[in-house]
Amino acid sequence: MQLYLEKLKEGGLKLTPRRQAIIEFFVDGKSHLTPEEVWKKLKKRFDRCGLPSVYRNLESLVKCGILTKIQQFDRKKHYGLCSAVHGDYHHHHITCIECGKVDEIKDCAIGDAKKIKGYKVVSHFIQVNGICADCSRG
Amino acid sequence: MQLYLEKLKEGGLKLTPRRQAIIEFFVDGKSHLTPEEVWKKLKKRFDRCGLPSVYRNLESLVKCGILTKIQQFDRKKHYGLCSAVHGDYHHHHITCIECGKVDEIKDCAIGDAKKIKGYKVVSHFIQVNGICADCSRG
DNA sequence: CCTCAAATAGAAACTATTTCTGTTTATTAT
DNA sequence: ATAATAAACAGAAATAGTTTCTATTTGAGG
Repeated sequence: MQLYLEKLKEGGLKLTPRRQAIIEFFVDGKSHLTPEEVWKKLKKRFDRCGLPSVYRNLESLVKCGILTKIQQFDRKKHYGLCSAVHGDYHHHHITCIECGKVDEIKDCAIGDAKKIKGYKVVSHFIQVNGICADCSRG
Repeated sequence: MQLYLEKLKEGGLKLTPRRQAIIEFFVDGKSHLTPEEVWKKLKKRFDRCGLPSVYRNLESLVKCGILTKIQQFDRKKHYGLCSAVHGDYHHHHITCIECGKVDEIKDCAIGDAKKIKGYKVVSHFIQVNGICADCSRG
């Protein structure tokens, strides 16, 4: 947790109670959350809190490297704790479709390929969906 | 073109003028399009045409294997002609961020991996964005 | 403690998508 | 050909997720 708060400061972001709470949700839950889910949790702790702040905060936390965006096939945004917070290495994510847990995948076929099929590769995105060991047992 | 019309029939879908037109847009343009872009093109040919039909048709065309969804990082849906229309083999897509052209990638690191990191792999998605040879030259 | 930029709430706007209802149209079987 | 019928359709309206705006509050540095 302390690590994340330092990351916040490094990114020039203030340490507000709401931001701390949001980070805690991700640290404790070890899962990915949508802005609305974050908002619901936040409302339990704070009498007054607005959804727009949640959106802004999630984006800020992505920018300073604490969270990562997870692309799903619905219209909602998804965010997860970036487990690569200790170093900025290349990785992707595997998400449990049952419980929402997010893990990282270090092996990447695209890696630092500069060219594929004549294309100059600019960016790439890999998302794996599965069922984690815990949920499989259940 | 004929190939696609057969695919439509195979999928149990009617051969309507609007569907033919939509397929043509993709075949001729060789690029990915959003529902709204398709709608704009459609309106030039048909006096009356509704956006909801466009959405429905694009989804139908995905289901019968003519189009494929392309995940971008905006809120819009993107569709592209599935170049694997001749066979239903496993592949992903590379998209030119300049002109929107879509090519397929046959090599896939995830492939038919059953397990990754203890997760039972259910599905995966790879999207590569780049600049194609034509656009690089320009 | 004072200042001030950053963060915030709440309302309202916006945008992409979906749902609904009644009408039209392409296919299939006569 | 033509009638029957299930699918496709238009257009209006609703919805959902996100963003913008404005005025107020708050945290961090002096």
